[in-house]
Amino acid sequence: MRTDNKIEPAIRTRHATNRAADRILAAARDLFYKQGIRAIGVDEVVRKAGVTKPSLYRSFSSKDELAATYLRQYDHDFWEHFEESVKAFPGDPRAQILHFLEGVARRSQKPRYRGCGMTNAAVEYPEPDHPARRVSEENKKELRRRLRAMASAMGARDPDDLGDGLLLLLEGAYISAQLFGPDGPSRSLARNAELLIEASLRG
Amino acid sequence: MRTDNKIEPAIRTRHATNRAADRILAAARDLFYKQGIRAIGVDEVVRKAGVTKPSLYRSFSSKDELAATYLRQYDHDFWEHFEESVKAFPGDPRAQILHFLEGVARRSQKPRYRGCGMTNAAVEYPEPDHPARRVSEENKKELRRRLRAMASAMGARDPDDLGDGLLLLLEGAYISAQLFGPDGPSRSLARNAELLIEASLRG
DNA sequence: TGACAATGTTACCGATCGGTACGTATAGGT
DNA sequence: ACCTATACGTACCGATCGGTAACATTGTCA
Repeated sequence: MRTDNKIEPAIRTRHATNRAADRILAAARDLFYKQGIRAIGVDEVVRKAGVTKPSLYRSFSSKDELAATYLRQYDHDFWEHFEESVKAFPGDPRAQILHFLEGVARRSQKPRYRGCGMTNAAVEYPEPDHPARRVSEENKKELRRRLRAMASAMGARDPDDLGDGLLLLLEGAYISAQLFGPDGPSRSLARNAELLIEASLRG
Repeated sequence: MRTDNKIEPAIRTRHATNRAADRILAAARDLFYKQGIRAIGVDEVVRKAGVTKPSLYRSFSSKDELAATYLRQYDHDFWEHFEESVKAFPGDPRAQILHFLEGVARRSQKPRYRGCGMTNAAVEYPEPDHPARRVSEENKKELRRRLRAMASAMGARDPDDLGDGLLLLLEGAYISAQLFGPDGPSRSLARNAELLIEASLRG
């Protein structure tokens, strides 16, 4: 396997055995998300994956690249999830975003919830050129773009302000969930978003 | 800049006791805030402080305790700053919180801004019993209490929801500032808070 | 069966991690 | 001048960090 890693769901023509790389990525995903990237060493990743260190470095050029791959997968899953809410309410951006935020709020009630892996990674790696941070920043820029577009489609007086406001609430919910646990402010995410949307529409 | 004690025939009274500890704490404060606690080793702290490692461990029992002390100082400065906004508009909680949020938004425009040291530390240390996280959680709990109380004093329909909404916006601004830089969503923090407050008041 | 690629095994690297034993230098009080 | 207390520095600790070299083993397909 190459050291150039994309999110490539085992379409390997010959062998379907990406087993080692997949197990490593699955282990990294769990450990990195729950405990943080810096807190987890590569030894712990390979131990949990049931493989050895050379196997990791055959599939990933470095720990940083493994972290970036973990985030690329996170990005993929995030948008998949986001699109579900979009498709659930065609042509109704207000219902779309509210449905999505309700989902985040619901999930943030789970006891082991640790917020957004992207956001957390950006906090862990402030250096602008770190591969993990690059993925995270790209994801957030696209999210901002989408939210502003949805705010515009809702007919907001100032779409950029509303889109940014919704993003602030969302990011706040991600962080608050891991700070306060199940009974934190994230519970009222959708309610506050609804109020903010109402107050931002024309008329 | 070199602050060698040979060149400087300073008053090495027993105030020198605090000097090493103060220099260490000042160095730790700067490094921990800008680069993260896990990213900075104790060697780097003492090097920046111009002291040696044993000096650190004479004043702080461990790196974790140094981090907790850094956050306790952060907590003190935070509330000092918060109280300034409160005192600037006596009896007007709406103006108080808006003034505070405007200050956060203004500061978040500065290029090296890295959000809230408390929030960042909580992301870096998910373990509930870590000394740094304990300080952070306590600070956030008190902040939530204050915001809810202010929302109540404003006459909000549902004070807890509004207080939590303002907290979501604030935490979102902390995070967004370091994710997006000066032109990020944090710019619209006060505007969105104002809208949310308006929409949350009775009548 | 033979070729080949993926994976495992073992041992190792230099650097850095947080932390400390122990001797030295300097102060103030007498 | 001397004593004592204490701040400070030198040198070091074992553990762990991310990462690698060299070779053995396995499974799959031609």
